[in-house]
Amino acid sequence: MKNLDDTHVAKRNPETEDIEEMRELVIEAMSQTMSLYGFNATVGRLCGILFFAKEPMSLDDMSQAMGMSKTSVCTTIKTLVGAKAAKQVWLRGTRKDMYVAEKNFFQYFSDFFCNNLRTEVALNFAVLDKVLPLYEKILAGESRSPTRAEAEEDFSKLLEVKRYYTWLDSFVKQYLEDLKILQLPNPAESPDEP
Amino acid sequence: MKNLDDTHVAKRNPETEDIEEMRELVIEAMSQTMSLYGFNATVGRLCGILFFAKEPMSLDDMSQAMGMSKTSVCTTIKTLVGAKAAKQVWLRGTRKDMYVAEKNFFQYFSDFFCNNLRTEVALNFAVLDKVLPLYEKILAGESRSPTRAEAEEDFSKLLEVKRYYTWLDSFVKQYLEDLKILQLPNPAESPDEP
DNA sequence: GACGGTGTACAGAAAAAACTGAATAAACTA
DNA sequence: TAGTTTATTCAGTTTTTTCTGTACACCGTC
Repeated sequence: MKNLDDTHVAKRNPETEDIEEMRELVIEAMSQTMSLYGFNATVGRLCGILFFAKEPMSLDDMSQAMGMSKTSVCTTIKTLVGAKAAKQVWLRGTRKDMYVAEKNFFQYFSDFFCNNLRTEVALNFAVLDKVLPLYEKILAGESRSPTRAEAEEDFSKLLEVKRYYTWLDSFVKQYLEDLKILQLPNPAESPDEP
Repeated sequence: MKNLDDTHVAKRNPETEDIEEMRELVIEAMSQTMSLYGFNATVGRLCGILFFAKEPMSLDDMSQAMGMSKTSVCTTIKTLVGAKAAKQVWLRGTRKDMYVAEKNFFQYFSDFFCNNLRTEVALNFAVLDKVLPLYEKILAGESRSPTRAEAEEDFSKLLEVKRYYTWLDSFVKQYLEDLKILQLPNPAESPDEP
């Protein structure tokens, strides 16, 4: 691909090439890592490029570095910002949106991890809170029917699920909030969708 | 869709319909949950269907319940087994492969979680172990050049990454192994690819 | 060995996702 | 207000993923 700051490097030498290659390897690993969490290769690659960038990058910078259209980079960077792996910074002297990688990997990890788990807990509690009372209502009704037997079995399974998510909820709150307090300079807000 | 065991239920009543709907809701939530971890909706739905199934299901059972071809169900169930969300069981009296959901959600979670993090740690350590010595070599060379400045900056960034993964490694080992010991009836083996 | 039942490989169809250029909107400048 | 610069929307294209039916391999039974 292209040297990230070839504007500053007049002549190339073997070591410069080496650095290119090594960065490429690291970026590839980051990309693979992020794909474990459901991000596509493009998102991972942009994350890696931002990681090595010495200055905040504009959409045009990233577009050039990625060899992709500005449109794509725009959506990709939004994904990264959404995942808190990158953030927008304001620079005086330019009207462009500038972005930098989230350098604090501890923060990145705990944010990403926490957010996903919180989403998961919320999602499942919501449906359990909706469904369990209805099962209880059925079970409070006529005492013997095939439907009742169905309901009984579902109900006990779902109680087990609830037990799990109760545990997971406290796991997230306890362990990972501890972690945050330990690592974070700034308190993070949770971005929720309505 | 279709009642999971309508072969046993002669007549339908409102409550049976309710149970259908509630199961659908729970299955949908499970599906969404799994999509947070990069699985597609089909995988999640099959997981939900297996969760509510009273008996182990064959490929044909699942194919019918999902309204999908046997071929698709075959690959989907392999995904679930790979993620340890389902497992194959042997039943005497049939030659079919039978599958059940992994009911122990604690185990499912810790397995999935651990495996992903372990993969991540291994992946990144591998590339760091390859790349950091090369950077050191460059830094040991001629004392002043633009390339050297590049290398210095990369190197310190990568040391930070290494610090992170060292921490993550011990996090996984300590906290999650504790968790496993706490929850698991049977010791799990890690499935590694060569 | 032939046969019936079962799981999976494979090639192509269908669906979804990623990507693009052109058009539009928004935000600033003069 | 008109003009610039930048980000985003949108419709269409390319690429990737998912799904299907057919074919085949495997394994027991007759």
